[in-house]
Amino acid sequence: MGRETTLRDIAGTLNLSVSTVARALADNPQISELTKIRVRACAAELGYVAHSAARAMRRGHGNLVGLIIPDVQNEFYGTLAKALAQCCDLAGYQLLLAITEDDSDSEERQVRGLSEARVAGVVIVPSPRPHRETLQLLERGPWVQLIRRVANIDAPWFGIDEERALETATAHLIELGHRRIGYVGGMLDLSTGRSRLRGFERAFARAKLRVPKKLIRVGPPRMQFAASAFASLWNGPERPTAIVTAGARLSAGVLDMIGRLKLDVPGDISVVGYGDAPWWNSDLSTVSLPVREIAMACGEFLLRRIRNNGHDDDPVTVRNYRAVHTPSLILRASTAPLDAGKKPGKETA
Amino acid sequence: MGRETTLRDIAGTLNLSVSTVARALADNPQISELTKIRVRACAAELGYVAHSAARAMRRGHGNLVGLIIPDVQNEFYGTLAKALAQCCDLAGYQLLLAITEDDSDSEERQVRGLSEARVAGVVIVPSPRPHRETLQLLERGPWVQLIRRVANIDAPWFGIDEERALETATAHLIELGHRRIGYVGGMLDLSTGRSRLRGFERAFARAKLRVPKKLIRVGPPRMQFAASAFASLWNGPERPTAIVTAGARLSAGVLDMIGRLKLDVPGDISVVGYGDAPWWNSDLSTVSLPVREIAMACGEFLLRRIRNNGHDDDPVTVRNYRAVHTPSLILRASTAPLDAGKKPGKETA
DNA sequence: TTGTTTTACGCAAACGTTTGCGCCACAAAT
DNA sequence: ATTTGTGGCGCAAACGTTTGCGTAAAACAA
Repeated sequence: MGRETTLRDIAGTLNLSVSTVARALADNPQISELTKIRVRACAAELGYVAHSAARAMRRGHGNLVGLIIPDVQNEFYGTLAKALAQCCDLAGYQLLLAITEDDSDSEERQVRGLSEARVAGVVIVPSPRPHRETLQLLERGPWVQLIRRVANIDAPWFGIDEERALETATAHLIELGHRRIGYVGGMLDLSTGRSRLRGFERAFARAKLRVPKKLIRVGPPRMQFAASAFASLWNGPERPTAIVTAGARLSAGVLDMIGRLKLDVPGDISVVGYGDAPWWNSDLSTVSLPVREIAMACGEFLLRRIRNNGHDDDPVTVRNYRAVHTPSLILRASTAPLDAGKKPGKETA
Repeated sequence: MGRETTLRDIAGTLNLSVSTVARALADNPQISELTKIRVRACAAELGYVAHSAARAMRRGHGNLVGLIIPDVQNEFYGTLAKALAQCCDLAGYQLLLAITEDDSDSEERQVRGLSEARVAGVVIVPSPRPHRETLQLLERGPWVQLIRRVANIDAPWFGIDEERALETATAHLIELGHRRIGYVGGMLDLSTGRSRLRGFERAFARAKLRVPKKLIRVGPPRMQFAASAFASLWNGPERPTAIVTAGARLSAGVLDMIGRLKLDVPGDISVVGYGDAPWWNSDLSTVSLPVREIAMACGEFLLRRIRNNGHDDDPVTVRNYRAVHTPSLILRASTAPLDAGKKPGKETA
């Protein structure tokens, strides 16, 4: 394998100068049509491929965009990644992917890496507690927070009104007459975890009811936790008549345990889920999240800022930008009024 | 925002030459310890961040690795992406992600983009029929095929013995006495789709049985297709007693339809799935795929080739490298012998 | 003292582009 | 026959690093 073809090689072959070749390929009007054709032909002939790093250095900015997420294996973040990749592709940018595993140290390494790559901008789903240095590095260019957001930081944020979402879900159950409503949700060190639980609690407050604190279970967003959490609720002293799950995987875990316990939904228990998943075509009533839409909006916002290159319309407005998407409750067949829940034939515990 | 800090700025501040600063930061032994300390301090002070594009240009190679997959939203590819991202991270490389949607034109654009970014290597899950130019571009650097592979192309491949996997699954059902076994699988324009169906057929051939061609359904890898395919099988003239699904989402679709039809597994029908999914903790017997392991092996292989920089141990061996992982059948509770399948009364133990 | 090695640093070229400026030739206007 | 205009192209600098080579001063051996 010989060296790579450069502009010089083309110039040499055609007895032209490097600058003329560059301009020809850029379709610069001050180059004659004939020359452009010859240059293009020669470039194709020699298999010329532009060197974007060199171009980026000369121009002072590249075409890379960084995406930092906790875990692309998770279908939720996978959806975000895909949407952003398409955004970037449309705008001629490329996506540099970084995984943090929700570890602040890893996060910092990743952010540093992206800074060194001179990304034009960054979309990040921040870890629970990012380092101060991490934020400083992010400030080197335009960046946008997605889904989660860092406390006390002024930077644009695209997210979901999680509090409202869970309030809606819970209120629906309350309206159906349920009072002993269980909650299975994510840990509270994440802003999302806190918001969701607040929504759950607010629904009770609005209805002037006391929050069934004994029926609240928070833990890692994994099926296994949800399954055992539900089992402990079901076998506990105050058996719930309905349950709210605050995450797709948690919903799956709860439903799995419900299946293992041979319970009937909604006969024995009503369930409202949170989020969507392509793998449950089933009858779960759920709060549907416009994940893709949020990601697209986020990507377009960032790309617009990149193109504006610093001189935004109004810096203050931009820094405080908040795009809050409100999810909608989709009712299927997993909830029923409390009274109708009494199983007609069989026994109740 | 002022200009970015460069080596020159540090050199200027400390009255040193640019080269000395560069060497100091690279921990070059020919620089005194005192100077190194001063340089490092000054770099931190000024917020210096290395410019990897410039470095890459000078050194002739960067630290980017390209990953091209059909759809990162799919949890299967998400798993691949995560494993490779971690591989790269460990080796000091960064991952450039490209999504093709299985479209050859998009694929070519992506590959061209990666070439322009001068990626050190590429991992690709090829589209069904890549363009010739796409392959030429890939040849500019080391590349590895993952999962799928392009026909008649000599390039390393990391994949799964899909044929054997489905043969094992099918053979298991045959041993249990099943004969009318349905097959729900992916389309045949993908090499994986063809292999899986061959495995299904080979199991019958080995058992000297005729293949139940009427019970074969192939289509897009989506839940909805699988659900309707199963329904058509169940309501067809030759109702199957067992079924093999050739994909995670297809398994989900079949199970969903089984649930809607209120069928009992394995009482009414035995099911063997293909692949794993974090969202089925259930009792599905399945052929388990070491997805993460394959991806890691693939990544490490590529990175080793990158480090060898062309002069591999043996070029021919490398070009023909095939890493075939054989998945294992995991038996749970979704299969039963044909006779025992006859429902013994109501069976509500 | 002189000669030799070692230590620590500076000079400058090179990587592949892009782009402001200048130059030459040829055509049109005076 | 001069000026003016203009279309088409080349020169060279710059982007931020890395690295081979050169060279002073300091340390050592004679």
